[in-house]
Amino acid sequence: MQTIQPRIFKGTRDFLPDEMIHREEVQKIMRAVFQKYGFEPIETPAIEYLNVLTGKYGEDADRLIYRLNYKTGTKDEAALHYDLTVPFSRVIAMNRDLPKPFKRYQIQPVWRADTPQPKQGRFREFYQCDIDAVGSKSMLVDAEIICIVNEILTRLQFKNFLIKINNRKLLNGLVAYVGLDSSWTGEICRSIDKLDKISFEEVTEELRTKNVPEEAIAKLKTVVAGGTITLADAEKLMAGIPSGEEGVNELKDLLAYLESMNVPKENFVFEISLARGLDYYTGPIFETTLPDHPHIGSLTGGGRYDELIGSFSGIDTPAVGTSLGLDRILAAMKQLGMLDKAQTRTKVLVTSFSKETILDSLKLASKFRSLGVNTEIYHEAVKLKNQFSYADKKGIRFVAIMGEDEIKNGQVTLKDMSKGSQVLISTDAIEQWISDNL
RNA sequence: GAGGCUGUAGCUCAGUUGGUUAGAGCAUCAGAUUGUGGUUCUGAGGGUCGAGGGUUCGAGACCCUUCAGCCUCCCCA
Repeated sequence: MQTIQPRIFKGTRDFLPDEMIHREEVQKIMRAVFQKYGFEPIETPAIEYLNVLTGKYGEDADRLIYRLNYKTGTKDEAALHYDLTVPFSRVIAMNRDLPKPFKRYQIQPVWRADTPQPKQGRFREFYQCDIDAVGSKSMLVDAEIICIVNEILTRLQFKNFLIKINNRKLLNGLVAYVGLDSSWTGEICRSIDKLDKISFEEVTEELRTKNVPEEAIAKLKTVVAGGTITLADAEKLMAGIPSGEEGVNELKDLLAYLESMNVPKENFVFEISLARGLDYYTGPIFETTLPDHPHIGSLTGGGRYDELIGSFSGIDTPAVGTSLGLDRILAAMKQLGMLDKAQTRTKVLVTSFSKETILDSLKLASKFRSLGVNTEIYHEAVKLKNQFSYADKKGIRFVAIMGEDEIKNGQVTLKDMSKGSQVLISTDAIEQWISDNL
């Protein structure tokens, strides 16, 4: 038979149990917090019509959409979804009778035809965990989303994370302030977004290559070069610029709400240089990074997109949401040593000796399971050594030995693999043993 | 899209100016130990040296082409 070289598609990964157990744990915490705030689960197809996806993310991002070779060139051309926000917006536009406000969570893989960089947590297939709320322009919603991000990262035991907050309207105001028209917004934002990594001098070089006028660069420097300007500073600068004033007022509400919701002050900050790439954002934008580990990339990112749903339905429908990057979060937790070695959830392995004793082994396993203990039975009556070795490699803590001697006396031997000790108890005492040991 | 690095056993890698039958550790399997793992000891299996071509008496090594992977930048989760 011809063998095929086993290989895995670039930028994708297999998740083996030691990793999958942690992925499930993180998702479990996310779901619990989402539900605590009243978000409901939905799921959408991996495949969407291409024209549903294009034109929402911006030119660069559109090129990263995975197109399928299906009815190419027609309106039925198909693609894998690039994120969960745009498909969700389509769902809202198609289900207009949903009670508003509508709040949903959605945990699914997304695909991007990107150059993978695993070390930075960058893949072609990765999981996004999204929450979005539709139907309100109140900053209360934006604050709630950020509050949830804070709660999840805190429950996951992240110590030093920072949720950076800005507003697209304020960025528009900033471009007006430095004397440029709105067509410059994209270029200016992309450049100043890099200020957390490179110096203003380097940003200046970049702006010059983009032919940004020197007066505008000089004026920009007075605002962003010193690093952090406060929201109060921004308010003064934006006086008389409508878009900027609106952005500042929204952020004032938002930050006040966050404080009232007891989000620790050290966990979030206003940062005027935060831009974010996706085109559909219209109001507040936010993103979480680990200041101690800048190479990992953002753990979460989101914002308000009041016009995206309307682009499908024609009906003005405000919305705000965020995406938590499951793979980024796990990459960070791994690099920070926050994950223990877990290969199984099995607590007890029941041994097999022979065809004669196997029925008693089965009964014993059933008893453990009926008492809520995750239990495996070894399927082959091979040497005990091999069965112990299996328990050891998998990290199963207890081995229950049910041999001829034990059966004869109505007993079972229970060995604690972590200590090397074992006890011989009556099968009637199993329930007590479980409450003492598990 | 731009630049750099690396391809040798399942994994991580060594392999001298080009020279006999290409090695090690880990992992796997067997035995020491027929009812007891993780330690130790002994042994075994496992390779078209990424692929194709070239130079040479002789190529894992040198040259050309090509493919794949990794890293950095850009951008993002």
